[in-house]
Amino acid sequence: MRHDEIEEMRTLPLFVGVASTHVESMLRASFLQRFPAHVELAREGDPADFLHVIIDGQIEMYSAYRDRETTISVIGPGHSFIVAAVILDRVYLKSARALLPSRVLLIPAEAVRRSFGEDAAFSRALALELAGAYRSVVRELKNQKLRSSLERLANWVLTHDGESGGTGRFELPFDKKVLASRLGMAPEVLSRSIAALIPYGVKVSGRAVEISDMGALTGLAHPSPTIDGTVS
Amino acid sequence: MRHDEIEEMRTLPLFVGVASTHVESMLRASFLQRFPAHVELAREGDPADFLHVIIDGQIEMYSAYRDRETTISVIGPGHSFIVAAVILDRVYLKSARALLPSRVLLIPAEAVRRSFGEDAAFSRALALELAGAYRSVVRELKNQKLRSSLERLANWVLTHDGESGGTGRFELPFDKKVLASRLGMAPEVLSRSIAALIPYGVKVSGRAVEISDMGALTGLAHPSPTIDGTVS
DNA sequence: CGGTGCCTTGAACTCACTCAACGCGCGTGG
DNA sequence: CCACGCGCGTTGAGTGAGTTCAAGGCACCG
Repeated sequence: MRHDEIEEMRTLPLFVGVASTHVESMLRASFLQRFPAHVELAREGDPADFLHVIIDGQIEMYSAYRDRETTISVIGPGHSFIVAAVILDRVYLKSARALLPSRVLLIPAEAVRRSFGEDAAFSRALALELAGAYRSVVRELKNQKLRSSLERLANWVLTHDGESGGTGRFELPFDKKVLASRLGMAPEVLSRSIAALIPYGVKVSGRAVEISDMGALTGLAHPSPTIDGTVS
Repeated sequence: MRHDEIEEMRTLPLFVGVASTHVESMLRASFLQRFPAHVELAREGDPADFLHVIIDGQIEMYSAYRDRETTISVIGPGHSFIVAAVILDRVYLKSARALLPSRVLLIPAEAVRRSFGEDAAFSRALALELAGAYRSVVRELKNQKLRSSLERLANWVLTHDGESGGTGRFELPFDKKVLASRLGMAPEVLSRSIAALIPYGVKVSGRAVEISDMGALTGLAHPSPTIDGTVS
């Protein structure tokens, strides 16, 4: 890594309050790597070699079983992944692939565990990160077990609109195929579910989404603070 | 709490390596409470007042949405719950009820957060606890999204047998109704799925389960280390 | 112009849910 | 001691949500 890059990485939320010697030692051992789209960054079942932090781009976390595959989450700049596997020194539970060309900071697991053991601020930061991640997955599990696919879509539209300014207009951040998998349904079902939202004032053409009747959509979606809550 | 009880609590895995002054201050503020069966200990949406540690008994973590309800997990002695909500100072995402008469240690959230901020060993213990919990939920999410209900049951039988000694015989740890909800299916579906396991050498009568053809069952279940792995 | 990939649409099918009835074991009260 | 009610589980039948397979439309890109 170049000097200016190291300086850039220092400001990562993961590192706030952490002794600069520890930040330094982790960053010195790290790589800032570029990945083209469609490339696999990590494979489930492999030992956790690196803590990954997305600098820019977009990464899909997914998992396969038999001949099936599902996406667990899609994450962007600022997010780190496989924290849990790294500090427990276990194998990855998910695979990761780049959906867009991405820059990712790779911090060797060994260095992370050392700092985790020596620096209280860092272990606290990781604990908070993990607590937030834990709650996100719990929400997602409830989303899957308690809602129909139409409800999941309606709520996704609602929260995604909220996250992108609440203007009632936004662009899908990735392909519909990926969205379908993220929401836990076949692509065909997503198509039909999108069509089923028309009576509720949601128009989707290409990647453009437009909500014209927020009340009707909310009535269908029944958003819940303990499932959709935007703040961890 | 009585003196001998405090001594008993000191040895909790959550407290290993933690400065005894901090353990002391948390325990002094805590309650060791008994709950009869069927009683609700926490309700989702409420602010996190206490970190709960099960001393003995059995607690069901569940969640409701609209007119539906699902159980997230069933946990026993030694396990703590709602760690994440406590250290983030947020609301509970799940409700908890006692399935059996239970004793639970209630540590005030405020005291936990103070020790978390001051004691490095404690924050590390919590981070590791959270990392393990995170991985469990990720496994469960994959279990739900990637497997059919028959596969989920087959794998549950397999791992539960493994956890209870791998003898091929064990007792269901709770009602079938709860198991069905835990596995994400209606009670009727569990009944039929149990019947569907007979050709694979699984006999269930009442709460007694007997596996006579481990190979056949394993062939059906296709257990995967990244879903069923018993060590976090 | 003719691919190729993404999405949509249609139709058949499957898995799981719902509703309803029934059996069974158990505890309660007559 | 028996009758009854109740909770739990099973079984059956009908329905519905979601999957799968197949074909077709459409935009983008050579």
